[in-house]
Amino acid sequence: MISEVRVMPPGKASATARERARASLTADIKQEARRQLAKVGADGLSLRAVAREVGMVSSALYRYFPSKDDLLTALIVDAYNAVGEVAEQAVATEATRPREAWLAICHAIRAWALANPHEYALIYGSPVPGYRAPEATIGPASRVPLALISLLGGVGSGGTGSGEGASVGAGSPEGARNAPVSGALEAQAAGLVALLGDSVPPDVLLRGMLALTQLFGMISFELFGQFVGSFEPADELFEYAVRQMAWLVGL
Amino acid sequence: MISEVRVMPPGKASATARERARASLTADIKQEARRQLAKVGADGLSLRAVAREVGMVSSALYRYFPSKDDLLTALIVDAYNAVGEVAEQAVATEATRPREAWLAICHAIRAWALANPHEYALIYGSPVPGYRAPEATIGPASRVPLALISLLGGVGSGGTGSGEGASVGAGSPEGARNAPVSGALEAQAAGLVALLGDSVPPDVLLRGMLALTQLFGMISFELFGQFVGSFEPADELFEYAVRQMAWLVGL
DNA sequence: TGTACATCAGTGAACGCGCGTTCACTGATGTAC
DNA sequence: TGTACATCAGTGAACGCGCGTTCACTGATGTAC
Repeated sequence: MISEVRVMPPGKASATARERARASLTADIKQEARRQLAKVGADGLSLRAVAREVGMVSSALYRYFPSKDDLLTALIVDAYNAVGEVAEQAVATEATRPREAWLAICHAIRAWALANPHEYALIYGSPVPGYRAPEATIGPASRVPLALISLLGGVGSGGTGSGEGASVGAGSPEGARNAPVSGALEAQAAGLVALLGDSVPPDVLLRGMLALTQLFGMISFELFGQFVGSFEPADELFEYAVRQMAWLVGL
Repeated sequence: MISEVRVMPPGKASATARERARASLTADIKQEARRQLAKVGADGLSLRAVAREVGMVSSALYRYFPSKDDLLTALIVDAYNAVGEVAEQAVATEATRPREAWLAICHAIRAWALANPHEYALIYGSPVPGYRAPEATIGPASRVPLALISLLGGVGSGGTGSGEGASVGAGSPEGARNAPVSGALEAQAAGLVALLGDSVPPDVLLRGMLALTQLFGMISFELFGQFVGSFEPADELFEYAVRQMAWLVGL
């Protein structure tokens, strides 16, 4: 049952038996909750059932999570961190080649989604009604977008496609392949760019958002059954989309 | 309370009072169910609460829908038909100008989604766990994709962008802006094209799918809260994306 | 046009169920001196 | 090293609740002759 070993906080000498037991039971509870998530979905999740499966009485769960919503929040944070880590690792393994990093990040995220469909649905599907995500989720939630943006640092402004078979270089400022950017959008993008430490130009950021929404649109369609009867399996379509996006984004 | 007047089937002389009452109550039930959907989401939907609100005893609902799943199915079918109709109308109003039709369809679908977020979530969000969509939904579900494909009829194969500021015409078969299409994908696409009566070339269909998933990816991100703190409001980003896609698709 | 019978809509009680959360409690683990 | 007290984990019973579905029933609407 025990699946996640507690890592000692570096400052402290050693954890008490109580602390170790608590950490491992907390992990057990979350793991069981994830298992149930996969069976009955986010709002079918039942504290009593989790407690039952974990081998304790339902009221005991309240020593670990003050309410059902808190357990849900923990699962959401974990899920964001899980995809986030997968994405960051994909970027790290191809640190010097942005185009390969982009392909890697896409496939890594898709693979994670296919392996953990209910966790994916939990964070990228319809929000659980009546549940409002607390602040604590926004950090973990931004790991994927940040990983993506990190690989756009070297992309030039104004043009598209330098990869595979591209015949026209980074181009004209009001380039043929760039949709017009309204003043308001420019301002939004500029504000975000400033927040990000000016690591990418605004128009690159915009195309990055396009790629991001395309990526998740594709994965959601596949996972949520919109391709049934058409592009199923979706592996090849995904590969195609990812490459098309790589080009659009300027990789 | 009564909101939907029964339309006579053209063949029959007249409906009995019973038939009229049944039709209008069925509509009332669905409407109330939709209202609840908006409040508590798809799986919080309760037959008893619907019955209560509609002014009947819970068991009476079973004269109209044999089970909760059947009511859900009816709502799903209605939702698909609602977006489908919106999409078809958008295309119809711009029948002769494919590019404008594309812009219209995108804005129409987004407007519908923003106006009916829970119905959108019902059909494009995470599937309701334990619920398996029956055959009856696939017809209505394909109205949007078909509407989209219908406006790609005039798009040439092989190239991109002829709209707004495009400087390079439909181009080279292994064109610069086309990601490679694998054999398997080509076959999938060709199969679908045949099903569709050869109204579009396979590569146009593929780029259409890209546009479709991009469109819904964008709307889902907006509706499901992924833009909180970045591109909110998302109107301008959406406009930008839609234009970028128009170009990519060759409009 | 009127009557006898069949169909259907809606009632109300009941079935068996699981849920989230609270509370007073016992017993084990940790801490201070 | 040993004892006294404080902290925490887990128990079990109870609270009040709403759910989907079935069933035998009454009364209204429709149909055939």
